[in-house]
Order: sequence, then structure tokens, then C-alpha cells
Amino acid sequence: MVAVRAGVSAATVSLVTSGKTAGRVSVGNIAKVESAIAELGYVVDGLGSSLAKGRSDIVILVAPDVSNPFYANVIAGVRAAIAKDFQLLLSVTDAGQTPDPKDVRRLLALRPAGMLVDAPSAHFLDELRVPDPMVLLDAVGVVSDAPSVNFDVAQGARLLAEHLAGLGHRKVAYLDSSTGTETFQVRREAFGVAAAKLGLAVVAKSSVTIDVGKAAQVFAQEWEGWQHKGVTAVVCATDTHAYGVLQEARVAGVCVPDQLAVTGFDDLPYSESTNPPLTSVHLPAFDMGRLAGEQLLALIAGREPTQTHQTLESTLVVRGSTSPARGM
Amino acid sequence: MVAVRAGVSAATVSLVTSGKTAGRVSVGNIAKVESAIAELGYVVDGLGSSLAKGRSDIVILVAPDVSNPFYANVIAGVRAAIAKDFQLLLSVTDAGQTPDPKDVRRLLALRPAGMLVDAPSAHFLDELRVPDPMVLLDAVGVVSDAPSVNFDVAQGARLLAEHLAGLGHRKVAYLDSSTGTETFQVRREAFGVAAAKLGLAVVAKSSVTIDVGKAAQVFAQEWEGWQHKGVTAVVCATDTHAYGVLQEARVAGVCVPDQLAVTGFDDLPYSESTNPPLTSVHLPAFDMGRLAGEQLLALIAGREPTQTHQTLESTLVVRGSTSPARGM
DNA sequence: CTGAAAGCGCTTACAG
DNA sequence: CTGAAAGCGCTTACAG
Repeated sequence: MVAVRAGVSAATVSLVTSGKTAGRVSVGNIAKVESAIAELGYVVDGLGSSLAKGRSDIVILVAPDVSNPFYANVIAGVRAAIAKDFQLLLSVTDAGQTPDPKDVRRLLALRPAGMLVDAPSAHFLDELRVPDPMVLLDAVGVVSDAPSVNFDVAQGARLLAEHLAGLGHRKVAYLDSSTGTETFQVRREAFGVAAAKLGLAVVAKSSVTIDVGKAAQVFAQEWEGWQHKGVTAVVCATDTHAYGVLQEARVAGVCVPDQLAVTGFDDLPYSESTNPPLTSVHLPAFDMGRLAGEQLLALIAGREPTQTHQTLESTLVVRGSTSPARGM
Repeated sequence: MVAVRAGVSAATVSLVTSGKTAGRVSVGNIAKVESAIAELGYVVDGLGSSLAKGRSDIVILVAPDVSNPFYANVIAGVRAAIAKDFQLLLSVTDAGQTPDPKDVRRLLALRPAGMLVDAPSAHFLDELRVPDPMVLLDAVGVVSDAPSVNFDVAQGARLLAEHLAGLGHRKVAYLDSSTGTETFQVRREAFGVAAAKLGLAVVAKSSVTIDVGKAAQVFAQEWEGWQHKGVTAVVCATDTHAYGVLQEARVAGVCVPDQLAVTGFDDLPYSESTNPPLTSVHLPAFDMGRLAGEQLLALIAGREPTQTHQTLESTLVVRGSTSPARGM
């Protein structure tokens, strides 16, 4: 420990670097140690420190697809909460893959201070013996003792149904995501229930992976049939699906929103600048990240989390892709 | 060390877990240790191990914006190269920000086995006393002793100029990125030089940050002027810029590609499914990640890297957004 | 082939 | 307020 020479003692340095000087180190020594640190450009070795303390200052975030623009905001929120005290390690999987529990076990060997898991599968949580301080994000329908922060997507789905019904739509098609995640089931069912009450009928359903091109293909195939059924709006499970629909609608000469309304979920950054701009259910990704980060901080500090399960309201952002239906 | 009990010895276990049994441990003991490990579900503690060895098995990737879809492929490539031996830690910054050298120094305290830096600024590299095994990615125009893997963007720019000239275009506008990264300078200059030789004049230039909406605004403002100057093609520094142009062109009733050709750089995944699909210079992001990962592996192993500076060819992907210019 | 020992760089009770 | 000591979980020469 280099700072020893420059200063006076050995363990004292540790007290200083960890900020535990309160009534344990004299002001004179604090000053000496601090200037020595500055001169030598000393940085506490994370390895030795972590080993002694029994855990590192790393927080691991496991997410199904870090490259999805949606997660950028979640990550930013998490950082806002924890960056001061911890380092954020992203568990990177190949695009769209859920992480292998084996990989995560390797990560666990780093003795992370805590773990954040976004959109966990039940299988994933089973495999993993729940590591101690852990908070779940976007874990609708997952049973677990860990605290969680979720979106109230059902609320957004209801707002969407009201908006479309209010515009005079009577028959819609639902373009779902074919990935099995629970949240999509909730989106679909909540929309269906709310729509039924409002006299809005879901007369057609289709599903496809979260991919602009694939969604466009599905729309190209289905549109004629949907049209015959009197569909005046397409409700998409994600904005990405909606991009495909918007794109293909243009190719097919279908005018949005006059002839067809299109909506999404997620309110991705691109949705402001599609043509027309996309009406979408906004999910507060940044807040979700921040709250989950704060919960984790509380757990790490040994405090009980304020609320074990938090739900964030979703809102509807109305843009140009929806408008009064024909024949209203 | 739990496995001690179950097995026979203490240090022997270490030999087994690290695979250094060759002529040092009897087959019998290997078997005993292995079954003990299996029974106890033992995983080598990364902290203790790293401390003893002097470095961790973490590789840090520093990139300006992890959420950019372009990096998803770089990351995948890096993983493909190193995942077997190392864990990949992404240094996350707030979107678009270059990482703070102070943050990186904190990361360095983790004693990473190596470091990968994408699109480093000169300032960043100065601040940081170059950590030992380090490989640079996409570091055109940066002076450094560290090995690097780059794209030959100039090549792509030349192909682009040839393509446009071949289609009969004579006057183009160049929509540049206003972020200072060197690669954009190279793209612009290489295109300019090649274009000049082919009788293709860059009659207008504009620049804006990498943002669909902003690029759309710029196009909306400039288009009339460009049109007066006889512009029949817009060359964009990134696909993201081109998305904005495509979008706004549609709003303005400008027909792409008949009235106006549009091109990009990067060949992002979305570029296949824009309307029309975007002609773009393809940069092999996955390969860049993989090669950089392999170079780093070599450095870590103490081998000299095969080539200190590697350059990957870029290619031109021609799609629907370019076609013969009017009056050709 | 195998075990006892020292040491990686820190932190945290514990005496003084 | 301060220092000497033990220990975090591993690995790596070093004797046997």
C-alpha cells in the first residue's frame, strides 16, 4: 500500500479512503493522507477492497436485449440511481436471447453488490438461486419474493381503447408480438376487455416477432382481409410492429390516419418522427430504471424497500397516426 | 474453501479448477475433486482468484453510445471472440456522451484483463495513462501505440461516388454529422475527392447531430435551396440522417428515388425496411468487434498482435433509394 | 504427484 | 485517535 509511506500509518489510510474518519482519525492525518493520495494518483484497488468486504461495488443488470433503444432509457435511469456508489455491469446476451443462467452464475462469482433483472422469465429465476439483493424490472406475472418495478400496461391499453372508441372506430385488428413475454399477454387482454365494454370489436388478430420488416410483411398479407372485415385501426403490441405497418401501409397506398389508424406501445424515440408520428402508449422507462436502482440501493444498505412491488402508470401519447374513423 | 473437505487437498483443487493438472495431479484426485465440485455446486470466487492472479477476467468495452443499434453488432463480435475466457463489461455513459476518464479510472481499479475503446477521442486517450492491454476500434486519425481495428470508410465513400456518378447524378448535397468524430471527416473528404474526379459536384453542405427528427428539419429548411441548385441526390453521413431525409422528403412530396436519391453510411438494420429501402455503405461491425477481441486476446496472452493496425473493407449496398437521376 | 506456506491489496475488529 | 494483526478466497512457487 503505497500511501503508507507518504502518510503516517497503514489502516488509517483505509479509514480515510472509505470516508469512515468520523471521530477516528485526526484532521492532521486526514490532510496528510489526502495529499499523499493526490500526489501518487492512488486509486483504491477494487479487488482487494471487495475481497475484504465480501462483495464488490458492481451492480449487474440483466436484460434480454441491451441494444433495444427502449433499454437505453432504462439503463440511464438505473445509472442515475446507482452510479455514485456502484458500477453498472451489463450482462450482454446475443440479441433477443434471454441470458443463460450459466453465464449469470459466472457473473455472480464477481460478488456483485446487487442484481437487476429486466423482463425475467420464470425459468430463468428458477434456475438461478435468487441472489441476495435483487430487484426485478418489467416482471409482470412473474412470481418471486424479490421486489419489482412494473409498468401498468393494462392502464395504457385501456386509455388506448377509449381513445380509439372515442374517435368512432368500431372494428380493429390487433398485431401482437409472438415472443412469449407476459407483458404482451397483458397488453392484449387488457385492450380486449376495455374495447369490448366500449363497443370496439377486435375482429382480427395476428402475431409476429418484434421486427419492422416482418411486421410489414404480415400487414401486406393481412390488409385485404382486414379491410373486408371493416377494420379501421391496427393496434400494435410494440412501436416496432407499428413502424412496419406504417411503412407497408404507405406502399399499399393506404392513407394513415384517414383510412387506417395505427397505434403502438413503448413510445420509442423514433415514434415522434415517423410519418405520420405514431400514437403510442408511453412507458416511463427512465423512471422504472431509477426506481429499481433506488430499491436495490435500499436492499443493499439493509433497509427494507419502501414498497415491494411498485407499478408505474402508463400514459397515452396521441399523435398523427390516429384520427376520426371514416363513417363516424 | 469448501471443496477441501470433499476432496483430499487444498491447492490441488485450485490446480483442477484452473485446468493445470497436466502432470501435476493424479487422475484419481482429479475425479474426486470434480465430483466434489459438482456436488457442492462450487464456483470459483472471482474476487479471490483475481486478486491472487493480479488481474480479473473482465474485459471492458468503452463506447460512446451503447444504445446505438450499430454497436449491437460490434458488441456481438467482441463477445464472439472473448466470451469463452472473459466477461464483457460495458462502460455505460449517458447517451451520446463520451465517457469520463474519471469513470474509466474507477473501472481500471477492477484490474480488467484488457480494454477495448471504440471511437476514442484524442483527449480521452491523453487523460488515461494507456492501460496495458488495450485495443482501439474505429479510431481513424487517432495517434496511439495501441493496436487498432478500423473501417475503410474512404473506400465506401469512393464506391458511393462511383455509384451516383454512374447513375447520372451531377450535383449532390452532403448532409454531415456535426459530432466531431474523425470518421465523419474522412467520409466527407473521401467522397468529395472521388466525386470531383467523376464530375460529380458537391454543391451544398449542411450538418446536424445524429438524430432523425433534426435531420428531417434540416432537410425541410434546405430542400428548396438545394433544388434550385440542381441537387438530385443527398449523401448523408449516417443512415440515421438519411432516415430523417426520407421521412421529410415524403412529407414534402419529393419522390425518392425518382426525383431525389438518398444514401447513408452504416447500413443499420432498419435500412433494409425503410421506404424506399436505403442505399448505404455497409461497415462490418461484427467483424470489427471480433477482430478487436482477438487482438486483445493475443495481447493478454503476451503474444504480439498479428497486425497492429487492421482495416476492414467497406462495401456499398445498393437499394431502392437510389436510381437514375432525371435528365440523364 | 501433493501439501504447507506465503502473498495478492485491502478492511475491520481489537488493543493500546 | 492509531497501529499491529488477522483474514477475505484464491494461486503459485516451493519443499517434500
